[in-house]
Amino acid sequence: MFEFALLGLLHEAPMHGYELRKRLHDLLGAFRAFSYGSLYPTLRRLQRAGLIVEEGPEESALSWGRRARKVYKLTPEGKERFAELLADAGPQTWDDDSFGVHLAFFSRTPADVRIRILEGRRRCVEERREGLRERLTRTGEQIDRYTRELHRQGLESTEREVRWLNELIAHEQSERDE
Amino acid sequence: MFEFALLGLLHEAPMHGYELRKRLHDLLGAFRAFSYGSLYPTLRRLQRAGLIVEEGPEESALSWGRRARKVYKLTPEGKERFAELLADAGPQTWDDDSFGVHLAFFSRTPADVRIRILEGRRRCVEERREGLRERLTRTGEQIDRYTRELHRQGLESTEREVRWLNELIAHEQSERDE
DNA sequence: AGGCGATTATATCGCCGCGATACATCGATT
DNA sequence: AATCGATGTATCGCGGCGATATAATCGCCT
Repeated sequence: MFEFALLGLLHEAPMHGYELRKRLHDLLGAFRAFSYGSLYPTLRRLQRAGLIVEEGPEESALSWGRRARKVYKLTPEGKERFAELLADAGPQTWDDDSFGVHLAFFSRTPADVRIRILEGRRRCVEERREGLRERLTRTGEQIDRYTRELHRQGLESTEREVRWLNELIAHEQSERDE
Repeated sequence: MFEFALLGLLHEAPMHGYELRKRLHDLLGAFRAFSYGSLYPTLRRLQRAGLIVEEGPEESALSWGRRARKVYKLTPEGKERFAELLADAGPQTWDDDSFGVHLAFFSRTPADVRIRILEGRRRCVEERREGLRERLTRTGEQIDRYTRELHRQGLESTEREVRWLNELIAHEQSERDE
C-alpha cells in the first residue's frame, strides 16, 4: 500500500514528490524501494480522489533558485482515509510488502490494532515456516543440495522472525497491562 | 524471471500448466508464489516465442478420466534459451526476486557462474546491510521506536544472509580447488 | 444413491508497481 | 569552461498479482 505510505508521510508535513520518495526510501530502506514510476502516478491518483491537493502557487521569492516543484498536502478527506487505513488490521496488512510500512507508522496506530497486526503477521510467518519444515523433513524424493540450502536458510530466517514478533507482541501486552 | 523457472522445469520433463505451478510452489515455497495470472500468459508468450510447444493431441485412453490439459515441452530453441539464462550472471540474477530461482537451478549452472552469482548477491546484501547500519548508528534525528526495531531486525537478517552466502561461496571454492 | 466440498485444470481482467528513459536545472569539482 | 552528480517532474511498456469464471472429477459422508 503505497497510498498508505504517502498519506502517512504527508500527514507529518506537506511535501513534494521527490522528497516523499527520499523519506520513504529512508524509512523503509531495507524493504521496498518505490520507484518514480509508481510515485507520480500514485500522487495523481490520490489527487483525483480528492485525498491530497497541491499547495497554493507559492512562487515566493524566498524559495526561488529551485526548480518548479509541486508541494502536496492532505485534505480533510485524506486525513480521514489515513485514519481508516491506520485502524485496519486485515490480512493485507500482514503480507511481506505492506507489513513493514504498517510497522513504520505504528506509533500512530491504535494499540489494539497494533497487536492484531503483529499476531496476524506471526501466523503468516509461522505458516511459511511450517511449509518449509515439512519440505525439509519429508523423506522420499531427495532434494537438490542447493534447494535444500535455500529452504534451510528460509527456515532459519522465518524462525528468527517469529521470535522477533513474539518479543514485539510481549512488549505491546506489557505496555497495555501497566 | 518466471520465464527462466518455467523453462527450467520443462527441461526436466514435459508438463502442463497446473503441474508447473505446483512444482514451482514446491520448489520455491518460501519466496515467490507465482499466480495463475502470471502462469498462463507466460506460457502463451513462450509458445509464441517458439521456446515451447504443446505436445501432440495425446488423447490416449490411458490418461482419460482427466480433464483436458495442455502438456508443453521445450523446443531446441527453448533448450538453447535456458542454457543462455543459466550462463548469465548479470545484476538481475542477484535481486531478491530471482536469486532464489537461480539458486534452485544451481546444480545445472556452470561452476564459475555459480560463484559470480553468489558474490554478486553478497555484495547486494552487504550494501543493504550498510545502509541499515548507517541509519541505525546515525546520531541526530531520533527515530521512531518501531522503525528502529524494523531496521534492527533487517540488519540482523542481512548479517545472517551474508554469513550464509559466505559459507556457500567457501564451499564452491573448496569444490573448485579439489 | 446422492450430494457436496476439495482438488484438478485452463483462462482472463484490471490494477499496480517497476525499470528505463527523457528532460531540465542547479551546485560542486576539475 | 566543462562535466558530473544531485534535484526535480514525468511517461511508457511490461510483467506479475489477486480476483474471478468455468468445469470436471474425486473422495467422503450420509
